[in-house]
Amino acid sequence: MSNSLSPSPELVDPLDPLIGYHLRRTTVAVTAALADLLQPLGINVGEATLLLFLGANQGCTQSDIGRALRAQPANLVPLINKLALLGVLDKQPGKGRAITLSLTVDGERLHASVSEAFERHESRIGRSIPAERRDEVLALLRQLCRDACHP
Amino acid sequence: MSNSLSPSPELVDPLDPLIGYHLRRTTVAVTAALADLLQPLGINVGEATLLLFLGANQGCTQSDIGRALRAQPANLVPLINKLALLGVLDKQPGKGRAITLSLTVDGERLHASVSEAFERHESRIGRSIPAERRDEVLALLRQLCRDACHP
DNA sequence: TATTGTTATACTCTATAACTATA
DNA sequence: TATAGTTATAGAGTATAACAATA
Repeated sequence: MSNSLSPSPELVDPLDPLIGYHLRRTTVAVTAALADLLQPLGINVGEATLLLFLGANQGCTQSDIGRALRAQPANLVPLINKLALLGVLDKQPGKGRAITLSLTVDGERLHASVSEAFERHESRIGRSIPAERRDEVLALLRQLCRDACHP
Repeated sequence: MSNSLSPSPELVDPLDPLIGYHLRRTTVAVTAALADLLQPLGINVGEATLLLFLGANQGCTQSDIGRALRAQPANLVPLINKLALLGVLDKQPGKGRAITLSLTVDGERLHASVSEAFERHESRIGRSIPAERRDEVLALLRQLCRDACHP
């Protein structure tokens, strides 16, 4: 098993055998690649994630999103405002203080482009993961996430 | 394959089948768990990572670290200053403008505690990953990271 | 001039506390 | 009073540009 340090052979990398370390490193690289794909669409990864969720859950509320995506409601505010400013998101009063969110026609269009970008991104990821391993990897990540949340 | 949404069954999560999404989510959870383990030691994940690397590469320079850990030299400055302020890191002039970094006696002590924390963390991760899959997962993450860097 | 290190800055993500509005 | 949403703020991670110091 080769160490991933290439340019300075005299250096040792004690982090290299650690799963947690490679999880962080890989996530940074993979997320940056997704950001590059989204850049022409004018939105970042967080906004795109929100848009995808919204497209599948028209009329949901901000707290629905917070629960599903495990995001702090406070952190969703700037994302929602950005999407509203772009004219892709529509707000309607719901019960109580709730506001229901849905996509405008422009929103549906952007949603389609974002979906396509995510699909391209996932298929690029798929090139590094044997197809028959994909579900196993997915299950493993979910398991790891659950366990890390309750240590 | 069950969706990881539990509380609101009427909601759909279109992100759930995506590897990239679970990579991000899991990394956040796993890194937060490591931060909790390090908190009693008074350092964060970045500082601890630097300390581990330093312990294995006494006398290396800041640019060595930047290359090995793929960190921007500018971002290492506050970490190095923090460790120097704690009295765990020693700076000596090197060739050119370079400064060689090494651990003090206190640094070696902290290094031992940090190593132990990382080991506990990795073994907790190991509980979610079958032992016979560990190397495969590691290889997969490295591959994914490499491919994401050159899309 | 090339390398190394530093400063300043900015953007993103995450988190918490404190506040407002509505049933 | 409980729920939903907002504001302000703080900290960590990442990135770039501009600058200083040294061989």
